[in-house]
Order: sequence, then structure tokens, then C-alpha cells
Amino acid sequence: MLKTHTCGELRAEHAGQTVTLAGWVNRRRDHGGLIFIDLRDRFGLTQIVANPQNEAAYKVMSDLRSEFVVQIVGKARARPTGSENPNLETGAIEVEATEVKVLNAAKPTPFYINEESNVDETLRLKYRYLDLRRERMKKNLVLRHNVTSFIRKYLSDKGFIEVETPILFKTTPEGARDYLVPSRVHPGKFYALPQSPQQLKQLLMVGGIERYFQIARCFRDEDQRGDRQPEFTQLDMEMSFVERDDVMNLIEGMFTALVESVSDKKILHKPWPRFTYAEAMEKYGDDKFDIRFGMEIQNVTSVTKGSGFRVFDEAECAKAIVAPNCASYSRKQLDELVELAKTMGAKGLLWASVGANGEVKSSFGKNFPEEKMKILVSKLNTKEGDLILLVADSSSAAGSVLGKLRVEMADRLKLRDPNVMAFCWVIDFPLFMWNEEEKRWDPSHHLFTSPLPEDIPLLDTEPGKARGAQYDLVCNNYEMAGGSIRIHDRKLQEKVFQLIGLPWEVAQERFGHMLEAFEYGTPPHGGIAPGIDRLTMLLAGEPNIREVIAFPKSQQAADLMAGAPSVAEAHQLKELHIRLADGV
RNA sequence: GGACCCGUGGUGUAGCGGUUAACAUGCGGCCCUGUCAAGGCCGAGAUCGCGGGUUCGAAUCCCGUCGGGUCCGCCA
Repeated sequence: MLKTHTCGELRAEHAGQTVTLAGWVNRRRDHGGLIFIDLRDRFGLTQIVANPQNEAAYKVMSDLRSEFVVQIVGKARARPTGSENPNLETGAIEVEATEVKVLNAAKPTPFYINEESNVDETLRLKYRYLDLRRERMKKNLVLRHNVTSFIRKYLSDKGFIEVETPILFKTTPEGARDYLVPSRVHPGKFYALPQSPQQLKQLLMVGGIERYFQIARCFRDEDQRGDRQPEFTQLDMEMSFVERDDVMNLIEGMFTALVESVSDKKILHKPWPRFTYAEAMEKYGDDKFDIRFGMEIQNVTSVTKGSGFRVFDEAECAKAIVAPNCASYSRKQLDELVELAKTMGAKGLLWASVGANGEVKSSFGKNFPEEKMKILVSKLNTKEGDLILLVADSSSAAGSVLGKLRVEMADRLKLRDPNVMAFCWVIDFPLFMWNEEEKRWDPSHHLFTSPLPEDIPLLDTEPGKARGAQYDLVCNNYEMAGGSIRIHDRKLQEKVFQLIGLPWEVAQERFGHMLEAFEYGTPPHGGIAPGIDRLTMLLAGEPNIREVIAFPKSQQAADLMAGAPSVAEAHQLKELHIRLADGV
């Protein structure tokens, strides 16, 4: 080792010892006659001092600059009384350098390593290896490690084993868009990178593993968001001989212990509330939502129907949220809110503000009977200072807009406490969603999700009413995990394939191995897959998952550091039997 | 595929129709023995992402383009 101690290690009791430290020059303070540097490594900062009496060390120290990598031999000693630094873990002590060796010099860096200033993200991503030296990224990667190592220990203690599954697998076009990898050995054929190890973990259950987990990389070639990267990490897990509550209880226990162990975030409700999908859509307009605040969506169709106002009368329904203390919004702010609602997919947004003595100002008062307005205001339980926001549309469209608006208003009102984790479950999803364009049923989760046992007969009569044995974990407006009890019966699986319009031959080609496996003694099984990036992001209080990924991709799915993706050489393409289209 | 925001010395910002393009920090030099965002003095460093247009005049207005970000679509 090139060092005897880390830079975060020395304390008063080390005084008198000769130590060797190595790390980066975090900061240099040159007093002419006396030079200080703060030496940094991953574990902390230690002040090094050079005295002109030590001529050789002093000379090298005076040439040091930020981010030089140096090795320093010296004597640890208590700092002179009054010059201790209480803000530094090692602040009681300093190392008087006797030998200083530059291991590698450094040019001035393109941005500051030693302070927490905003830096353009293009630069951070291009020089990610420098960005990783900064406190923010270092802290986040340590946290991420703590998350995964907690999970590994917790699940191992519960009898789970970690099993790796292939990255080169088979395309499943019915999911997200696949990343394809051309085969050299099989001209014209392609592997796909897994969107998740779904089939493989089920086959591990057929293989008798019973309790499996994996910190698994998943790949989806879809457009990016702050919480979505083309490759991301799931805690993928699966258990045999379980029912829905077994999986949910395990996750609830593990996540509660995890959050309390690796962070100081508070969990809002224990045990976690459960919502049916229908309740969630009614109250929050979305299957992911935030329960750290109220402002639930209320259906006011019974008041607005038959008012003579066309916007209300012609819409399937009208829904509203009540934003407290927003009645003072100016006309300009309200207009901006209307525009915002339109970007969220609304045809329009109506507002009404409640002033002193119940006086109501609104954008639609001219067209809406006064007595109806009174009923509306009282039905919504408003008080002075409230701003009512209404959307008249189809039930799902109105809910969707107000669900987004609800979160936006809560942000403005600072009702979303970042120190609180509001976990909740969503259950009783419909097994299928009707796809109007294709005139067929689409699985609302994935095609291996089992119906609830009591709803299996509905598959023959009213498939739209069948509920899936699915459970989603929601936290602070993010979908944190999705899971289900799976189908383990060939007949049932074939029926689902049939309902979603998968021709027999296609089902056989794509999923024949699954169907066949179900004929060789498949245990009932189920699992779940929490997103590690999103969880870590929330625990770190970060606004996007790039901050908890060492080398993330840009919104255009590019690696700005290495310059991926990049062109392949002609001989590589030839070996892969690939010819580029004209104009590419 | 669509909407919106951003791009000015190395970095972070100001300037928003006429400025010698400002400030902080970093960088280089000199001074300085107890600092810890050390301090003081001096200096270098930007054709304002790129291309076109409007104008007597463009960092500033318009169009296009590139890069980054946010959102909609998409994400079984």
C-alpha cells in the first residue's frame, strides 16, 4: 500500500506517529513561509503542513496544485491550540510533511472538484471521472452501495440466493422496444438484451430455486425521462409457493428496515396503505401518485351536469382539486396554469377562487348558475383562500390532468417533504386494458401475470373485469416496484395468449419454452422487481436517477464521456451480416 | 414524433438593440509562518454553441441547426 492511513482516519491519539498518506490535493493555502494543503481521498480530508525547515518537502509542496495526486510521509501531531478545525473529522490533528512525492500531476480541471457549485451537465457527463470525485456523486455511490449490500444481506438471511441470468437473450416484441444484438454465428438472427429477467426468473422457479434474487441490469430502448435510463437496475426477485401477501409483506419488511438503516428518511405510514387500482385512479388520477399531501381529486359531475354550460354538459364528467391559499393567484398566473394543464393533455382548465365571505371569482361564472356555484363550493368543502381547479373531459383524461396538476400545486405549496417516504401499495389492477386501436386486450402488467383465482372464470365471460394478482409499490409519485403472482399452468397461459391476440404459432415460437416448462411440475410462484435507481434517488434526495448512476447516458441515450454509440467498422458489420440502409 | 427551457473568459453568472462585454472564482506572477472558501498586489484569459437573416449597428430580435435538460407520446 502507498498509504498507512486514509485521509479520514487520523485523530488526536495518532499524535507522534509517523504516517504515510496518499490522495488528491483538495486545496492549497500558501502563506509563503508556511504551506497547508488539504489532502483528500474517498474517506476524508487531512491537513498537511510544510515548514521551510524541511527544505525538500517544502519545495515540492509549493509546486502542488489542485487535484495533483501525491504521497506524503510525515509526523501526525496535534494542531496548535486554537487552530483546530471542528468542521473536519480529522480537525484535531495535522501531518507535518517530511517527504512529498507527486504521483501524478493534474491540469486545472474543467470544473471545481472541491465545491458544491452548479456545473453544466454536459461537462459533468463528459468528465464523469472528475465529477465522481465530487462530494455529491461520492455520497450517492456510497449510498447506493449501502442499499444493495443491505438487500443482499437481508435476502440471503431469508434464504434467497443470488443467481445471474443472461444478458444475451431472446427478443420479446410485446414489451418495450428491445435492444438487439446481431449474431455473427447465426446470420440474420439477433439476441435481445433483457427488459427484465422475467422469463428467466420464472424458469428458475421451475428449476426449484424457490427463492431467487438478482441486482439485475435491465435494458429498454424507449425515450428517456429523469427517472428512466436505457439501462437501469432492478432488484429482481421471485419466490415459489407464495401468495400475493407473502411477497408484499416481505418487501414491506425489507424496505422499512432498509430505509431506516441507510438513511434518516421517515416512512409516512406503517403499515403501508393499500389502494385498489380503481381507488387510486379516482383519487389521484394515476397509478403512481404522492400521498404526502391531500388535495385529492373529487368528482363533481353531479353538480356540473345540466348547468347549461356547454363545457360541462358535453363532457363525460367533471373533476376538481382544491389548492389551498392559491386564491390570490393573479390573472397571469391563472392563465399560465391553464397553459400548463394543456401541456398535461387537458383541453382546458377552469378555475374558481374563494374569497372573503364566500365570494367566488371564476373563469366560468358567466356561464354557470350562481346557485350551482354555491353547491360546488360547499361540496368541495372549500374555505377562504382556496383555488378550485376543474377539468371537464372523459373520466380518465380529467383524472390524468388533475393528478399531474395536483403534484404541481403541491410542489408550489411545498407540501412534498423530501425527508418523508410515503410508500403505498396498489392492488387489484385490471388484468387487461382494452386497446382500441388494435381492437384487442393488452396485458396491463405483463402476459405472465395470473388473474386473481376468483376472477379466472371471468376470462371466458368478461375479460375486462378480471383483476390481476398484481401489486405495484408507489412512493412519492414514483412507481418503485411492480410484481405479480404468475401463471404456472399451461392452459391458463395459453388462454391469456389467446385473449391478447397472440396467434398460436407466434406464442409457440416466442414462449414455447415457457409453455413446455409449465408441463414439468411448476410450483405456484410470484415476485416483484423494485427499481434500485429510483429508490436510491429518493433516499439521496436527488431529482433524477443520473445522479445515482456512475456513468449515465444523456437524454439522447448517448455516453458523452466515451462517445457511445459510435460507428462500427466495415469488417465488423460484414462479420455480422449487416448492411446499413442508404443514407445512414 | 411533438411542446418548452438553457448555451457569454477554464468554471458559475450579469448584460437582453449601440458597453472598452461586467462580476466572482479559477489560472499565471510577486508578497506573506497558523490557515482551513487564507489574505494582499499585479496580470493573462470571451469574435457571447454553430449557420443564416433583420438592422446604419446583434451576445441581445427572427429563422435554422447542434448539444444539454424538463414534459407529452412511448415505457408489456
